[in-house]
Amino acid sequence: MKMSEGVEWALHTCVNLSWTDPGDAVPAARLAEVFSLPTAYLSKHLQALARAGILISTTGPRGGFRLGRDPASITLLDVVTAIEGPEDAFRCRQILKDGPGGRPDVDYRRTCTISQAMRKAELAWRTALAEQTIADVRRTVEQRDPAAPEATRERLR
Amino acid sequence: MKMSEGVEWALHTCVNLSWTDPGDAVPAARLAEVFSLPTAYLSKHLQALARAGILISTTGPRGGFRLGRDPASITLLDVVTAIEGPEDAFRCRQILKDGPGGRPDVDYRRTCTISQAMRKAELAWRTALAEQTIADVRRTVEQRDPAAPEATRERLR
DNA sequence: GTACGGTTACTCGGATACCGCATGTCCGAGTTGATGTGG
DNA sequence: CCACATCAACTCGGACATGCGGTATCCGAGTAACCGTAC
Repeated sequence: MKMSEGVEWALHTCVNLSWTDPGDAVPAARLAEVFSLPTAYLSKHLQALARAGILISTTGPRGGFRLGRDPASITLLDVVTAIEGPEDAFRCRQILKDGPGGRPDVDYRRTCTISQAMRKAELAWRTALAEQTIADVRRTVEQRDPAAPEATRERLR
Repeated sequence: MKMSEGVEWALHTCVNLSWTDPGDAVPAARLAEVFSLPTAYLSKHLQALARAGILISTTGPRGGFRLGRDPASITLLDVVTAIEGPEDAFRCRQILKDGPGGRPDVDYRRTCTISQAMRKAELAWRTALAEQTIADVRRTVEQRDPAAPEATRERLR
């Protein structure tokens, strides 16, 4: 079970974008340059964020990506879901259907005790992610390194 | 991000084994037969559980797998870790090292704010898994279907 | 000086290869139980 | 009847194929800014 590393890229990029002027967009190439990431591949993930409404994309000169809404309204869960998709990590294959006394008409994704237990854990994970926003992360980073905002702001100009 | 379906197989198999006599072992072929699973592949996962001490394997006639310890001492986290490995789903690649002001000697897996936020969420997930044991699952199943223990017990004889 | 049309350069977006890991399968090493024989 | 050596069948364990999703890349469609020209 491994999360796409695009999630890490997306989160860092969102924080970086939160430091720029909300008005103007930053091209994917510039955003990738900050961390020496492959431009095209980062672009792919940014497109996913745009589809989710987290970013807004603009084409043409002076185009690029900018935040789609206030950083305080963007949770880490939003970003993770945009990149990884909405499905749970644990996917009940309903093997009880092939077991003794298994009924074909029952949705074991709901009724299976093990499935419920796993979903309970994933819910805790999602809740913890939903409780943290891009604004929270940004605030923590600024407290630790007050120079960071202006530094990356300059880097993205 | 997708969890191996071996986890589902392993959990169901552990619950099934908790219903058999602690003394005698059940071959992988018999365990696979219950849910019509591919024997060899299930066997591979059971080996992982044995390496983790969750199961004990015995070769030769009358051999097979049996629980390595009391079901109340086997948490869902134990099983998941045995199958999926100990690594976190989110793996910090420390891209901050290549960013502005990145220091090669700093371990950003510890210090990076985003990495910490993600680990916080995974900790919530692991905690939720560790709070549930095979015995808990078994108890719930028995309450819903009192015939289940004897049925599978007969199936594994 | 201003408005407008054409051009140019720049950006995203989706279609296209590549690769590593999960999935799936197989045969050999080791062990236990059964069996047959001799005392 | 009992002890023991031999045999045979059964089981796990790791080594060997296969397929799919994440990784990485490229080129085309569309757009906005710029520039030159005409009024």
